Amino acid sequence: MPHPIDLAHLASLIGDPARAMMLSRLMEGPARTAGELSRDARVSPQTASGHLAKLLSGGLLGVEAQGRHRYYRLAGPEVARALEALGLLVPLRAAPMSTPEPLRFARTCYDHLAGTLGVALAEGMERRGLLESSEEGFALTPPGAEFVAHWGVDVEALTRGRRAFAKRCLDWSERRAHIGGALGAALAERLFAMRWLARRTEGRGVRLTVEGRTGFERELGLSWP
Amino acid sequence: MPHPIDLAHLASLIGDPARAMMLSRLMEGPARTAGELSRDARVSPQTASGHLAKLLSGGLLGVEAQGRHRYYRLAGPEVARALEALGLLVPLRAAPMSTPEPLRFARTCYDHLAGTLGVALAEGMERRGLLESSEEGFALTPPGAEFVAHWGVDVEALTRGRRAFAKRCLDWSERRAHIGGALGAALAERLFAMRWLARRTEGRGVRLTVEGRTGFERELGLSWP
DNA sequence: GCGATGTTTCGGCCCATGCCGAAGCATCCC
DNA sequence: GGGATGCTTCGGCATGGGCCGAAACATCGC
Repeated sequence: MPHPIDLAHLASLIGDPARAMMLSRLMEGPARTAGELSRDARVSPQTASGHLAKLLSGGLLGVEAQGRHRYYRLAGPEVARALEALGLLVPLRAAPMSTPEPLRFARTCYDHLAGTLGVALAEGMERRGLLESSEEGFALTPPGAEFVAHWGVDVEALTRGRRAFAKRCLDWSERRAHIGGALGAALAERLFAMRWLARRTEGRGVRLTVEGRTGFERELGLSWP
Repeated sequence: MPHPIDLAHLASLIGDPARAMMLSRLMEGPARTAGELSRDARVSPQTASGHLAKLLSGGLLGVEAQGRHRYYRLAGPEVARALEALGLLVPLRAAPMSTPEPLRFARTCYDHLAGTLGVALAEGMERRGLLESSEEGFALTPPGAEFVAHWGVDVEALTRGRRAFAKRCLDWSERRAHIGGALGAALAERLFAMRWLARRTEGRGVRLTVEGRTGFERELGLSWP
């Protein structure tokens, strides 16, 4: 058994309203900047910075500097599991913290696609040699560029932009990467335009249309029950 | 997702050294009195009482009054799971909090037998009509008294003592009851004396000997892989 | 009944910690 | 370079909450 003082220290990190709020937001998946988290928790940036430093040194968060932003994320799946187990204890006046099923299948993550579907898209393209994965992110192969072009994505324009081309965005519910960055946003935009996907009336949920189902099956060999 | 304020409140209950210590002790399984927990946590009885009231109203503990003692226990398996998940996060300088496998099979609980083996003994005796279970505890049937006597237990002496005859002791790893109280202690004492069981070199672990294995099989029809 | 033991309630002290204003770096964009 | 933006560090304030002494209440054993 862990020494109880460590357990207490760990739990006390979670046991502050502002920090709990930050952790809850980070449970959603994508990393968030210090400023966003400060607004999430309704505290000043200084205060948030202090909280984040505590969570970081306590091993609950990881951080990555990107320009003048610092992106914080949960340190790992055990952290999410522990938070979830804890969440199950709170009186059931709200839905449990685990990812709700519809969101789990497909949802937007900022402006790109996440969930089972988002991961399947990335992995399907990789399997067909359309996409390559590296440390920094994804890259389109020449056939890949052609492929997305016929979906209506202007690849050349994306590379001109200032935004990262295609980040590997860790998918929380799937624990695998989906396509973020400029390419991810463009793909999502096209898939909505082609009516392969439709936004659910509220929230971040995304629905796969009949056209989408047959399209993914035909062009990438992807299918779902 | 639960409202983060609830998550924070819950975690802050665990996030105090004294309370974390109490919870850790209660993770071991048997309920403990307020006084024991106060000593466990190295705080005064008043302070402990305050902590226990908080844990109780937070739904982490349950309590049962028995004479002038109040026995506290974890409120349920979800609580144990959450604590365990949290325990997994603390740096691994100690063994994880989950019940280690050897302890899970057989261990002493104070002076009597717990774990899979302890529960199997209780249920095996019940199935054969040797033991009866009621609200207050277990009772031996006449054949049961005869049975334990031939193991060398002086039943009559046990009833003279002041100690409860045979408490139902909730087994944490099994979530079912094993035999505590005077009878539980006497049974364990005899089983060690008969060399059916042997103590592991350190800790509360108990090993089933070859004689024990054949003995339990022969006399109670109990067997394990 | 009476004393001993176990537990809780009350009251007050005091420290740990969350909070923000001000200031200091770092980075970006023009 | 200069200004704007994002983030952190520092310092001081205030309050929440843990702690214990004292005392009340309950139960046990005589």
